[in-house]
Amino acid sequence: MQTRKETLVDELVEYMLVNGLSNVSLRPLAEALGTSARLLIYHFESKEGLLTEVLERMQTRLRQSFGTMLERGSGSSERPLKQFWDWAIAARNFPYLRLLYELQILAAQNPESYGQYLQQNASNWSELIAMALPENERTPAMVTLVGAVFDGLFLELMSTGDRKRTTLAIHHFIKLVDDARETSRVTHKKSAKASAN
Amino acid sequence: MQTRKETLVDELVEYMLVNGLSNVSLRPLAEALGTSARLLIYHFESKEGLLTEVLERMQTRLRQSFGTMLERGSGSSERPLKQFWDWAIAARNFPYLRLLYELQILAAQNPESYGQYLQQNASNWSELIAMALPENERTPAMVTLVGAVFDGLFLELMSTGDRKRTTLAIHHFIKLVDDARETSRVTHKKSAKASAN
DNA sequence: GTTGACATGTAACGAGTGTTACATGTAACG
DNA sequence: CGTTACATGTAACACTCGTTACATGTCAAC
Repeated sequence: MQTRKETLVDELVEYMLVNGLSNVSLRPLAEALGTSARLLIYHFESKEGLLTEVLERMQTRLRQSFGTMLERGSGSSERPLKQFWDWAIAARNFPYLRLLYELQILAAQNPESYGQYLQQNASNWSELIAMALPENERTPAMVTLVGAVFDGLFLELMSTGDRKRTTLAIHHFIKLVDDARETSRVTHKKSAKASAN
Repeated sequence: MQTRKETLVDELVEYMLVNGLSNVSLRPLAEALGTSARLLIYHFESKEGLLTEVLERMQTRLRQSFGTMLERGSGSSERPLKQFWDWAIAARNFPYLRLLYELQILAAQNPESYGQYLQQNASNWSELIAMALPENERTPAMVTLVGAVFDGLFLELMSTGDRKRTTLAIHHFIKLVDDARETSRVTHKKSAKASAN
């Protein structure tokens, strides 16, 4: 059976997925849950403790969702990056990722307030990206680039809401990588570069 | 001669480039300038008016700096994207761009507070990107992708401070586009795709 | 020398913040 | 029934916020 605190965490997650985390304060939070600020402090010791537990819960859920995607998609012919993108923009996952991006930006400008909530997520991501790339393309430059494409397109999606255009752009990137691979393959066999001029 | 208000704006710009804008409040701000909150309200009417003028000044300066880069670089053989990146990460310009990125993220999660300070910058950027691309590549997907690469790498630079790796990544992207262009050119003449398998 | 515009400081107001002191309810166990 | 642990509410404290009321300084113009 779920303890009182756990149901509280669940409700808090719901609230923060909608309202973001840069503006939360205890009284509005408590009112939205139909209770009092006193209760939140009672269960979480402090606002900081509350944020820590809520963000941990969020990341746990996100990891679960990510895991099931990997299971289902492991036999798929879909490109890993495309598969990752579709997962990220799914209605179920999007709000979680949006909030973690907000956290990352806040921490970048304001480490003393938000840095403590950042875990090793960024490094996790580059590991995931690295594993998804063929070995001969697993260079720091390529891993960084793929991560940046994903981050940049996701932030664009956050700002504009334009799912269609951002998805087109990631398809375009995948095609660019394929085409470049092709040129590089040919170039390795014989120097085809000269024929360009 | 500079009016008192103008020198105040200059000092405020300096302060905010260092401290970001999500946490500014009048009293610490005033203390840093050696004056009082009263004075700031007197000259700017309200905190909102102050932010508006400070951000306008920042964007004016950034546009000037961008203009001189275009003049100097117009005869250069450098790729436009590379040129743009070098400009963006230059010590002189980086703090300005960092602050505008912070603004954009804050506005995305909190439009009612920060949306008013956002001008038509995003659309300006995609126009700039579009002009820098050869006409036959000026598709929405490509423009969005290039913008996302730039945004993603800049944010990565903001978070990690790793100039070397992010610059390598943008070089890699430029090379990818070149190689893909090559394949696409060949493919247009005769269907070389089949030989891939 | 007085007037008047601009500039500036001190202190307060009302609202919102996280947190705490104190009281009270509920419900299981002896 | 009484005790005890958990849960919850009300009200306050000390603080910060943007803003304002009121007073004062500076300095040029008439």
